[in-house]
Amino acid sequence: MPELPEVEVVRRGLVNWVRGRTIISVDVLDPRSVRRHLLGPEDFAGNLEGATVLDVVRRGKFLWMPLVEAQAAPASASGQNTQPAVAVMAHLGMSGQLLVEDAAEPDENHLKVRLRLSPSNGMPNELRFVDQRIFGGLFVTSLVPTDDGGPGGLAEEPLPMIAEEASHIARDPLDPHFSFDAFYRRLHLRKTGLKRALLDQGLVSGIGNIYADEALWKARLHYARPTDTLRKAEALRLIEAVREVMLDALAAGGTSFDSLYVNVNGVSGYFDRSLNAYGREGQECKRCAGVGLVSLMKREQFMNRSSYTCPVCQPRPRNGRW
DNA sequence: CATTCGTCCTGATAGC
DNA sequence: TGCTATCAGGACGAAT
Repeated sequence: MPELPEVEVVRRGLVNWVRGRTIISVDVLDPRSVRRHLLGPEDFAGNLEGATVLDVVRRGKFLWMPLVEAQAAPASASGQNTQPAVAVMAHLGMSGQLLVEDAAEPDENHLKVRLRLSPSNGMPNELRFVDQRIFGGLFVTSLVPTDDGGPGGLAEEPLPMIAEEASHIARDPLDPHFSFDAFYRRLHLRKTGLKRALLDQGLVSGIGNIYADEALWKARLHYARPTDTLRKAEALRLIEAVREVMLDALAAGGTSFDSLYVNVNGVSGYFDRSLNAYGREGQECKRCAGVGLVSLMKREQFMNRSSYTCPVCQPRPRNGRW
């Protein structure tokens, strides 16, 4: 399940393989993977073919590659670099992968879209989008100016533009432009549960179900805690916990940047790590065990998904008692 | 306006 | 053995 660290690993890996390369041709093998491109698969392919990839940029879990048309590339006549107008957007959803591979490699079982790239120093010349469950997809989006410092998302050279389809996504807690004060102000105004807020990509981005549970556990907060009762120190503790969990995962997933396969399999990178909360139903809470208490992790349905908590160190809030 | 809910998908697994 | 039911969950648009 790709969350921010997994998507960032993909971005870092991908940029080395595709920056500066031209898309020669496009095969859409399953139109459902481009359903967010409303003008259809042919239009999608037409937008990409002949265009050159300038960069790989991320905002939250959205990843995009700004494109320049081949004709527009020699912009030296004006002495200015042509600003890219469009980008190809990728969202991995639940099971999406972006793989850089040689054309001789057999098609993956769930290969959905193939981009053939211009030859470059013997690098593999296909970028493939593989997606078993089709929650993810590719589509073309326009680029619009940002008000400040670019898209963020740890991009190495942020452009002062953001993909329109990602412009409603908030900055993530690792983004240098993330504002804790702005986050806390908005959080405090909400009338909802804490985990629901954490998963709202318009409030703070990059957090999915697994990291939400891990961060809440680390901060000793319950998922149903009303957001308008959260004190500033608690919110700060939570954001710090999110950062720590994400940085740990990033470090764990960042070992295969130079692999031929861009590692986008969040599961493989993640589940090797020791989880403190997610998936630990019935097992002892690692923190309580350390202080001599016995507390078994609990699994509950919340928002149609599983939430894992320790009943001792993450007590459920009592009505109106905050 | 903010918030919540239903929908999109497939494969692994449990239960009969 | 082979069938069906259940579960996993990110993001969007509809409903409240």
